[in-house]
Amino acid sequence: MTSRLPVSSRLPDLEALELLVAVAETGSLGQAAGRLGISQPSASARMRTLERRLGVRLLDRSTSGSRLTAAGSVVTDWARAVLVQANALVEGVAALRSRQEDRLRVSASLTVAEHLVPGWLVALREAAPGVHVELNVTNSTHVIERVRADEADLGFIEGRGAPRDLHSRAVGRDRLVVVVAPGHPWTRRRRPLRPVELAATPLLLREAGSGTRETFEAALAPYGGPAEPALELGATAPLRAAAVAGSAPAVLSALVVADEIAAGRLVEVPSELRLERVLRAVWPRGRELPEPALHLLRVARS
Amino acid sequence: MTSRLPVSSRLPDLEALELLVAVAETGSLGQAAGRLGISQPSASARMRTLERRLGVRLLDRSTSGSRLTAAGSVVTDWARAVLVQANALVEGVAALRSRQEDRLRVSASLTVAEHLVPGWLVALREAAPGVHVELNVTNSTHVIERVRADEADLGFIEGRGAPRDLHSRAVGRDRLVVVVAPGHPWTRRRRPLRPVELAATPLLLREAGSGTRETFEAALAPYGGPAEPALELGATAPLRAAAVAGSAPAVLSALVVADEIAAGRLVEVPSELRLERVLRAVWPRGRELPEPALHLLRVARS
DNA sequence: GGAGGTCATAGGCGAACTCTATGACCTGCC
DNA sequence: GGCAGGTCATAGAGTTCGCCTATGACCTCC
Repeated sequence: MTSRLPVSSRLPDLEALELLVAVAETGSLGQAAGRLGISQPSASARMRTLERRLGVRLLDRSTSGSRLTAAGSVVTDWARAVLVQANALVEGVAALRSRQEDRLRVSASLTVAEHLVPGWLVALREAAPGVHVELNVTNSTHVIERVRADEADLGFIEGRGAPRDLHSRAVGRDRLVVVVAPGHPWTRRRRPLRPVELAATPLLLREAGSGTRETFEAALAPYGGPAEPALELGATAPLRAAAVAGSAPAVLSALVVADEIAAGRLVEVPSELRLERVLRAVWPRGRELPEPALHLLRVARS
Repeated sequence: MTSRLPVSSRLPDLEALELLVAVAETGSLGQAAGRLGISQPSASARMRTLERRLGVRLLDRSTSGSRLTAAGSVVTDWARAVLVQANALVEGVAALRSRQEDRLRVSASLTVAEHLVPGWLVALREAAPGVHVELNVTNSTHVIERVRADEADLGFIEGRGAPRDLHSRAVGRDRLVVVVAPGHPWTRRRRPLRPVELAATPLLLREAGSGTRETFEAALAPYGGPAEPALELGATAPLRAAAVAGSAPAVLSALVVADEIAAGRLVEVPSELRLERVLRAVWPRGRELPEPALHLLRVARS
């Protein structure tokens, strides 16, 4: 979806971008090379191929150092944005893989794991490099079970009041939106969807037990609950894909469909139903939260 | 800064991530390979090395296709986030390089160009693939000059009312924040900075003529204007670097320092001064905005 | 004028990737 | 039951690409 047409041929490689940022910050190809652990000629060649591939001069090389051109400066900032995401991915993967001692076991709902956890991990690495996070991803119901069963030190859930037997604290909020493919009749509506309309329409929904689903059901309960779903899936990506393909209207987190909406592949349908939900951290009562967990919680709340 | 410790060794390559997304969407290695224009064995090998490099199994391969594992599903969404940024970079670079016929000449201030324009370009490519954007990046003052001189069809500026002789429309807002390095005395303050304190302190500032600088000066004018800057630079990146290094407090766009604040490399100091500013599109009066420009404006406002 | 910094070039080596060709396996249809 | 069409994996060959070391040219500052 993200890559309808392969950008392949002109896709820069991440290490080149990392090098560019290093050059920008050190002011010298040689020093940047040192920082990445490669030789100066390699760095020189790499920057040259990057420039050739992008078709833009990025550096003013002089015998007393290298400075960014105006274009280079802008590109460097874009490169930073790419690297932020790439680092988040790497941290996230490390957490998925981790089977460490000295570990912090985190269980997070899908939405939280996909959109917030990676950023937290990057920040946590800066703030407390010693902490190794072991990340488990499921739905909100299961997150709570794991925290209760002491299979996780800290959980992150969506869309429900925290259970009484657990501590909890809000760490953010999210909004559910109704989206349809561009051609759908709902895109031509003049007035917001009424809840009864929504309740009567077969929709694309996440599976029962997911935070997204529960929030939605709770909101529609006064209007006769949602109709039988048109399709029910355990992950957001295929759901989103089905919505883009025009199968039916979908109800998804705003976080999840932000890109698609921006790109015009999905259209948000205004609705009278207020579908905000709070994202919360949860942990066991009666016992102090371990030190690493406190760190993560602090990061998540900021 | 973004890459204090080189992630190099385990940094995946973007084409592998693109392949992962393609596999997720097609459900088959072979089809995914076709989409990227490589052979099926190459795709197979690439996915294998990606899995090996990340240390996580991403695919359940079967003789009837390949499905994502639970971990793979999450990683794929993270990969999408990386690719969104990478695409934005590629589009932005294309715009910087462009010397096309059938072009739309855009001039944007640094903050807007760095943080908003790339996303708009990606969306624009989906909505109106025929439009070729030629991007010029300067400060707000110069943007206005270029629009007046008909060197740009559309301009984007920050932090000032639009000049009378141009049309304008708000496309977003930004906030200026005061940031210091973690050790700075201001991090231990109990009460927000008063404007007179800020006005009396030498700061790290953008150059005169930049939107950031003008907003700040206007806000401090009633209090005797800002003191002589500690350092004055024409780009945000080195300014940010200087702030991280602890040279002096800096005043920068919240967009620009969001990552550093999240990672604990900079600390925001609460201030009584309200430093919001509006980001606006501007274009010449008396003449219809050309069709491609309307497209971009529509994208930018959504 | 030397010392220490910058970057570029040349040559050789090695690894990594690609492709084509093939085989094994499953599913579904006839 | 067996064939057709899809899946993925393996093998081997060729080539490209990128790396490193060694060197040279140049600038700046002392």
